[in-house]
Amino acid sequence: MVGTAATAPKGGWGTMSEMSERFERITATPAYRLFADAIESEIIAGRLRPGEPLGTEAELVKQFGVNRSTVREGIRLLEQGGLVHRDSSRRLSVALPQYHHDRLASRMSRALILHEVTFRELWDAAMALALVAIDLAMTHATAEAIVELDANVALTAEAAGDAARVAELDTEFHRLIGKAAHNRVLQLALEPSNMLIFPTTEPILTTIPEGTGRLIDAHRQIVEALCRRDREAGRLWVERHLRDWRRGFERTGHDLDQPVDRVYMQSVMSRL
Amino acid sequence: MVGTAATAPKGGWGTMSEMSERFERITATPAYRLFADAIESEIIAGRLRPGEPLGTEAELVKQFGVNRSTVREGIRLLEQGGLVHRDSSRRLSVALPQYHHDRLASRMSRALILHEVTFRELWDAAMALALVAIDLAMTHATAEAIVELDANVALTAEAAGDAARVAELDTEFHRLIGKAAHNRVLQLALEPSNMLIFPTTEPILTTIPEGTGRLIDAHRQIVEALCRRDREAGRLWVERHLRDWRRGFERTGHDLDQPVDRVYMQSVMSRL
DNA sequence: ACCAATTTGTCCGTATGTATG
DNA sequence: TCATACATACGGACAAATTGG
Repeated sequence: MVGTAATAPKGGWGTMSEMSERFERITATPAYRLFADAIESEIIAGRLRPGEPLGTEAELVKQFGVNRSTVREGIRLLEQGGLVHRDSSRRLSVALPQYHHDRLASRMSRALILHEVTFRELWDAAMALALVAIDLAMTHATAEAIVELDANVALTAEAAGDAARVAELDTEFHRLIGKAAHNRVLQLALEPSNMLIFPTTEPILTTIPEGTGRLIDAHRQIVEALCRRDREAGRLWVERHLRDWRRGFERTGHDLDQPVDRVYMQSVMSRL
Repeated sequence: MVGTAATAPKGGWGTMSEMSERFERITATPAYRLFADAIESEIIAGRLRPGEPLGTEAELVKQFGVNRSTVREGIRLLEQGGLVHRDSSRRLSVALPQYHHDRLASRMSRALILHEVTFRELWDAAMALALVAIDLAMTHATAEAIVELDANVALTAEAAGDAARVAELDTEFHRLIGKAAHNRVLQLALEPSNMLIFPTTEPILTTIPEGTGRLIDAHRQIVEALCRRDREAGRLWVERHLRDWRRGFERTGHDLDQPVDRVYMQSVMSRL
């Protein structure tokens, strides 16, 4: 049961409606939130496991003793939080929140955009984080991870004429470096800078097509360094690659100290 | 207007109910989501600015031509996303999502917990990120930032007997280092590792009280290094500090390769 | 500090399209 | 194919809390 909901009378029951019987502490938090919190606790505690069905709305209504609308509002919270997910048939099931490809990375990026972070901040962080990533990848990269990176480089070489596709593969490349580091905390930390920086590669490469060759070369060198476990070469090429991006960004008439553009990024993010 | 919602008939209107007049493309996305997306777009595009009131539910019902329940479900999405916020009087207003102190950091941490990241992953990432942070702080720290850090160290010294308080201040210390780096992308990246690692300081210090002195000393040395812009000393003491945590963690009988504990972390996170 | 109007939280009943068996 | 179950959406209602005179 959610709070004192089960004993509530027909019409709305609010903060002070329980005083008659005892000094039950006031509610203050709405029922839909109590409901969502209850489900969330079950999930985090592991009593509800990812993939398990959550039951129908009608069942939840009965179990928690609240109205359908209340349940639905609570479900929206869980849904947006990534803890609950509707499969093909719109049935509810417990999901484990994916930080990539999913909403979480978008939320982080959006927060940064709304806070008007500058490209300089973004670049500083991206550089530092990319160096951390390549460093960890040097010690933890598996053969499969390197194969994935290789495949990405090959695809990029094929798509050399298509700036949009190259930019997309570039973003993916840096995500794969994070994956190769086999550290999910770092992966999560990388997402926002990757999501915000590398999509700008498209307009840059459209203006400066020569850049594509340098990009592909840098990616190739990074993968080779990873293959040889050559720390120094890895760091060197990552630095060079990101400096290239910065030079391209400035050469296309942008200012590093301008905030990340809302409208452009909106289109990038909605593409997901 | 949300999609074709305004022209919808009384009862539910679904995928195929528009065929009579024209081949308007099917909706597929529910109205509450269309509504939320519409508001979200307005906010990201900057046409709705943080702090602005969003209007009452009744007004939104009229403007979008949907039912109040639909509006309320959409509001839950925006609310959980941190884009909309109810002030003291429960009125809706546009908010800018705070990545610290707010839900976003919790969401990230929760995702990591549910993915059962190990303390080793956490520690590897925390170490690398802390070194990045101290490095950026060396170049960007202002006098105010150092004052804040100093105050934190002083408070920690006062609270030396209280393990819980020290752990809390320790978490805050590392947050302040991120703040001193003046890079919000990095701050965001630091949040999950800070939120998950440093609360474990409490049980460690409870078991090994002698650790408190080393912790305070390390913090003090880090601040002094920052004051002198001594990069090497800064890195050295950050490394030492984190190695101390690790040693304490292992000495209290924990295994670095165990996943971050769900139940303990749940209590830590709900404390916010 | 009281009262009236507004607004939110919650509940009820119903209709419709769709997925499942 | 058809029947049933379920999610989506609608309308209307009332209690409690907040606001403004």
